[in-house]
Amino acid sequence: MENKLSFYNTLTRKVEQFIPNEDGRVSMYTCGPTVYHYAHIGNLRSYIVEDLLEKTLRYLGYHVKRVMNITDVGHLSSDADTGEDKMLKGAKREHKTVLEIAKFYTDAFFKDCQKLNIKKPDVVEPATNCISEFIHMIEVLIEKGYAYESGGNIYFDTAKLEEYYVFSSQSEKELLVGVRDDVEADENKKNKSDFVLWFTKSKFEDQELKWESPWGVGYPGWHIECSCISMKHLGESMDIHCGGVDNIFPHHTNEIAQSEAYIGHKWCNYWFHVNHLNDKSGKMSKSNGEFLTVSLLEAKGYDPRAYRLFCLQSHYRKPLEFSYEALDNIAAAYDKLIKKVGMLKNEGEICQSDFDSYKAKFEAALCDDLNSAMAITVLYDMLKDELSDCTKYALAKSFDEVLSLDLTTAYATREADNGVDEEFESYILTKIEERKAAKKEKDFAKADAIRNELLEKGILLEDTREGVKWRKA
RNA sequence: GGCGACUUAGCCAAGUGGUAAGGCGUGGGACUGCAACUCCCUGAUCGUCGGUUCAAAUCCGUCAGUCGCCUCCA
Repeated sequence: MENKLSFYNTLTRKVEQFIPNEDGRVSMYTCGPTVYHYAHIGNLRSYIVEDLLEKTLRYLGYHVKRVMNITDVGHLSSDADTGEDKMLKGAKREHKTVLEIAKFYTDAFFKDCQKLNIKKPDVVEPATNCISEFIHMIEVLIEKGYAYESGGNIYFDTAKLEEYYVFSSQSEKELLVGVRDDVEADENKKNKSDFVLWFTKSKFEDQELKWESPWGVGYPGWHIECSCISMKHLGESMDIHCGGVDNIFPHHTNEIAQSEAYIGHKWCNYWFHVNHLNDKSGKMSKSNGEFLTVSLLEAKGYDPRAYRLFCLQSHYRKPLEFSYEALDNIAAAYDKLIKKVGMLKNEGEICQSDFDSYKAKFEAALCDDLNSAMAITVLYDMLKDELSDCTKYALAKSFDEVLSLDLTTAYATREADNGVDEEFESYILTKIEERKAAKKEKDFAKADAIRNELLEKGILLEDTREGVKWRKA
């Protein structure tokens, strides 16, 4: 098939035409969440954009197989032996077991994804499911001379590689690892850039999850899981590996090191990275500033899909700054947009040439390094154009396969779900009738009084062209 | 200290050599008993200073500001 899509490949530092290994088929891997806490909306920006990439590929006609891991073990807050395990930290915080924590936050993650219309990947695999695969890969790495034992742990020997810093233009001499003050050196490492494949000696003895291994009872390092899980489901070559920009180093760098050392050839051709969501003070994180979750946005009255639109109207490679002012902006835009689409009458015959022409424009925007902002402009242009309602409706529905904003259904769903009980609803309807009568009598004082009375009870009346409508204020 | 990114109207944001998309908001208008909704109209010469070019937001350099990475992070 025709390969029209181009996007930025971190490996070559260029926007490149995407050509999969196998014509028409795409294997795609996403670094999933570490399930020790709720995801914040910054984490979710990556998953929204990766969802956009996956859906764009499908829209263009590719068959996509997408795999995501769930990190439920081995993710330390530092790669040295001193860091605390994130999962354990979460378990202590909530007085639960690590497995309970993992299950709870995995479920929470996918609930958030669902609210943001992020499709669940075809394969979702927790790290703890694949311990035997990890052990096998480490054994092979030791056998091939890429890994060594030191101080009870197994390390990857980065000095054995011709090129380790594959994503960086800096020379290795320039890149002084560990220059940051808060990084503690691990004395067991031969080289500063070496990383742990398997822990048996840990400074925290109460690690809950441990497994037998040829090197003693212990647990895997963080990086090994993505290499193993991707190969388990996608084989020894894959097309696209995704993640947030912060994964470029060390996580993805280490994945490439161990994977290509293991298989002995090029592993993944395209590396797709999403930039961060920031707030005024910088990168959003769980420990810095307000902990913004999907549920928090909902509690404040925002539709999660408005946040999706917020992400889509910016470019994935640009930092995006979050503010409530910006979110208010986009929430208003989203409400107007779904109303506009929701009012279209889906009747009559679609004009195929109009349909094809706008669909081509929409695809062209996405194929140009996933320019979703431009794709949304195509949507607005299309809605403003002199097309038949049903053609517009069909186009909106088609675009929504990628945008996933529930364009054609959200308005009707909101109208139907007014969130009040039957008794209150019949009361409202009675009042509306009373007001209608008052208006007919030109008794506007009474009509306004009724409207105000309902407003005090949290109900807003509007005289639209389609008749009187009411909603929660 | 090293490396990198970004800087476009009140806000978000597209645009990668030919004289600034789109959205939200604002203001004005139509409609409406009023309000809301809806519709129409409405705004910037692109951080600074230089350079290249017939032509630059777009290329090069400079300065400034913001942010990121350099073994926790999506």
